[in-house]
Amino acid sequence: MSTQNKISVYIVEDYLLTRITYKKSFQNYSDINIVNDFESAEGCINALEKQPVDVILMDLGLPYMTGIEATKIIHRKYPNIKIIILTSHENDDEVLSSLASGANAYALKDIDIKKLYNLICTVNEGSIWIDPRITKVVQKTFYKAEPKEKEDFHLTLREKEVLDLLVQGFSNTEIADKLTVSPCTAKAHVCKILNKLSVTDRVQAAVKATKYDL
Amino acid sequence: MSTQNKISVYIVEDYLLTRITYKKSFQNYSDINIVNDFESAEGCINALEKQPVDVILMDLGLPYMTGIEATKIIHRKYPNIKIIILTSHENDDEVLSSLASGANAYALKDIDIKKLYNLICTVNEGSIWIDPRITKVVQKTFYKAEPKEKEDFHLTLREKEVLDLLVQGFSNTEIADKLTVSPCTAKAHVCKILNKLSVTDRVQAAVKATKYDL
DNA sequence: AGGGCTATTATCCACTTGGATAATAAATAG
DNA sequence: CTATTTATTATCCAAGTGGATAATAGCCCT
Repeated sequence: MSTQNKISVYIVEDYLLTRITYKKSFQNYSDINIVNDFESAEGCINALEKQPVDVILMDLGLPYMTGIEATKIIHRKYPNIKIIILTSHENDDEVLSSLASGANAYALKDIDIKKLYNLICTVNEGSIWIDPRITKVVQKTFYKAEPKEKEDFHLTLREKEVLDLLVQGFSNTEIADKLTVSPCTAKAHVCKILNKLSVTDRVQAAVKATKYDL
Repeated sequence: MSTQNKISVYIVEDYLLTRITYKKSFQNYSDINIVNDFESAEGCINALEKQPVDVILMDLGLPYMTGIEATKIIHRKYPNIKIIILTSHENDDEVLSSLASGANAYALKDIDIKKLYNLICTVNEGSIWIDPRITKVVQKTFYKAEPKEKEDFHLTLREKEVLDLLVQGFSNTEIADKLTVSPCTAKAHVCKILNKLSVTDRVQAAVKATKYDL
């Protein structure tokens, strides 16, 4: 990412004092170069056009555009720029939205400077890092998103086709039309599907198919 | 976690040479104490009963019990033990399963010792860390898991109740029974739900409800 | 060649469904 | 106090649904 030795950094933070504090703190770290700091996301996004950086420290609660929206935009336009969310917000939704927007790290503001320095180095290499205090939400997300052990209901290819149409809300007749078979055939397929999925009606079949991603 | 100064570590890795290499490498790091190493997950799990550690380096491809299963078991039994998956596997499902199992980090084996040392310190504090080469999968997961902007279909409380039963596959009559109202009432609710969700039948309503988590 | 699975088609029947339409009472909001 | 919304009930009707049961043809494997 960085062609020089120094890691170039922008700070986006609406509170002046905080910006100054960070800037001063990093004067002791020779390989961190705080190129500029902004009180709004818009300012930062404009500046990136002329001078991209390696890493951005991004607050969440900003005037006008939020840190999450900004992260989304910057990540889309400059996929190589690493964004560290640096905030006091511990709201679960904000954590997840931030990471979904492409941030590489989520840190709470009381992080000490040495750790923040290490964090900047870490994300500059492309890693993802999550503050100890918010790992639970993140792990819960991983748990929910875990590739399910794809329960196998032994549906045939044809049945999967039918189930797919069923889930889209088509009636047996419509399914038959789409597959150019007789309505009786479609109906027979549906009946077999209901049996195989151990449900008694197509609504439950559709829900089960959606849940298990069949 | 660690009451002493040193971070205590177990290594689980079926290849003897690799274990030896790691052990030797960490002799230079005074605050890392490789307490023991195991060629199988079972050995590690047994040892934990007598002597827990702060951090475990866990391979994935192990004989008998896989690293993922072991991680799941250890994380459940000792939530404070931090597990670093250290493997050559770059398979997306294994990455996600590992993190879902409670691992705090996923690193690829060619990581250099200094970084691995930093990583051990980082996860010992409770952070989550993801290797740069597998961030894409993880970010994609965050993106998919992002709290959807909860499209609002202006369903009334009663309608949500009805929709809930509908999704479970109950017929209008059954819904009416459950809510102790007349079948006509249940039917009227369903009709209104279909209109509000802009769908023409209950299957689509159920699917939409499931997708949008109504 | 024969056994098992799949896809296809079919019929009967009681029950369910969705659309259209509307009336009433209760609660809520302005 | 009045307008709006919600919950309740109802009816008609054409269409769709699910269960049970079964026959036929094609395919793959042994």
